[in-house]
Amino acid sequence: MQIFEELKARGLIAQVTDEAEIRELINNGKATFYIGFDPTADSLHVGHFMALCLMKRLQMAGNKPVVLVGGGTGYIGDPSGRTDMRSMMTPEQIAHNCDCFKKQMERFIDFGEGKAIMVNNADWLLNLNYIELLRDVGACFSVNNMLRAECYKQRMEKGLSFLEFNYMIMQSYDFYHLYQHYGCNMQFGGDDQWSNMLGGTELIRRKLGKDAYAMTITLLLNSEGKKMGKTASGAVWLDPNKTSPFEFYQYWRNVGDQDVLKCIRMLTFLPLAQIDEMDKWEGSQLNRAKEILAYELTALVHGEEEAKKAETAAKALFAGGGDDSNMPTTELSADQLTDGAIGIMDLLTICELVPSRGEGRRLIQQGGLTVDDEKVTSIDAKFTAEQLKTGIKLRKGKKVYHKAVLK
RNA sequence: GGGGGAAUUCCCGAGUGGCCAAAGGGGGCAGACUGUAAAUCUGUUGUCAGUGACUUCGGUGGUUCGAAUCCACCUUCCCCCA
Repeated sequence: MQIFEELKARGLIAQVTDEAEIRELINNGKATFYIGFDPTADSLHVGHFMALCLMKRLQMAGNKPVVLVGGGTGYIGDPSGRTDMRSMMTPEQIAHNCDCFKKQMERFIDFGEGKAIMVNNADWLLNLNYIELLRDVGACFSVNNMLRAECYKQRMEKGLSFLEFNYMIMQSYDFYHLYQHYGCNMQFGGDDQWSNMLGGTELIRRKLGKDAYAMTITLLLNSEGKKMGKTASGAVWLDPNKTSPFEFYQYWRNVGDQDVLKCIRMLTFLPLAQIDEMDKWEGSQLNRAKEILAYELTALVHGEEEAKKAETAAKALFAGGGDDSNMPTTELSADQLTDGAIGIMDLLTICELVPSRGEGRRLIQQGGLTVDDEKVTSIDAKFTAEQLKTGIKLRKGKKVYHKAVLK
């Protein structure tokens, strides 16, 4: 099976400009394609991860990836699919985020000689001259068409600033620039980028009379139609300092039944034959599939070793094994104790298991906290240095485990 | 440029002088049930030294014994006319 067919079978392809042409290009390794990443945070998240995986698959098939970091477009902010304006980032933030992105990407993509390149659109966008640009590029865009674009729909209700309206033009210019300077003939991106990407192919056709192609990746939605990779407290990050490997593992371990196979298909590199086999699983058997999903993804993002640790930790906790050495842990120092002991409320706050003391109080009153498998019934419960030395196991609700130990 | 409206807690959205830490819904957290799933039901959901105190209704001032609510100015957004 060739790469295009595989992507299709995995459900990764959402929209294409010219299916036959794109199949021909990528199956024969003749594509130089780019994916843009806007530096909106200091770490990549799951959505970026999908794009990176796609990049890797295509790279393995002999195509050449161009990673574009949006150091320039970050100054504007993409309004696609958003109901409010992005807060403007300072140049320092943007530069910092770009650096963080680069470091993380190097783990996934081989930037070795001639294999892949990384560019930053700040290098050409920041020096553009307004009047020149208007005459050169602005003439190629129809405002009527732009306003019809799906990505602005929501914002037409709530207000769209001229700044953000120009995002599409900048992204189109990127494609135009890369086509000319790097021979980049294809662009990939999330499905929400479709109109921006079409802007690029259109611009290339108008300015150069050449064909360029665009393809979007299916957004990873759960069965309720919501974007995956988000938790109540924010995105699931790839940076281990922002989302620990254990939390990362747990996120995937807990996806809904209906979503497991889709995730495995779209996100992992397991052979399709094996996935088709798993597709027949039902009921509690799916729990096994979730373990596989969680393990595979954690291994891809954090490495085999971390994945094994997370798996062992999870098994120890939920299946009742003895090994809890990989549980998330907080080390206490002696000066956090008063009279050789610490109150449960202080402990909860220090371990960051609750955001406020009020919530901790409630948690205990509602019977949602156990320490070493024993339910905590009083908010005045105390733990001595003796107990803490060997480490105590806190369990909040059913799934949140944490160990506290005195240094 | 002219006219009209809006901003409330994590989100949506009620509240138009004291009964307001602020209805209702969503989301979150916890309990029951389960398979670390979904659905359902129950409790809870500003902060803290918790029968009390403190901070919050876009911002800054003002009126008042008392302001989310009234007044002035500012900021941002929406709609209509040009």
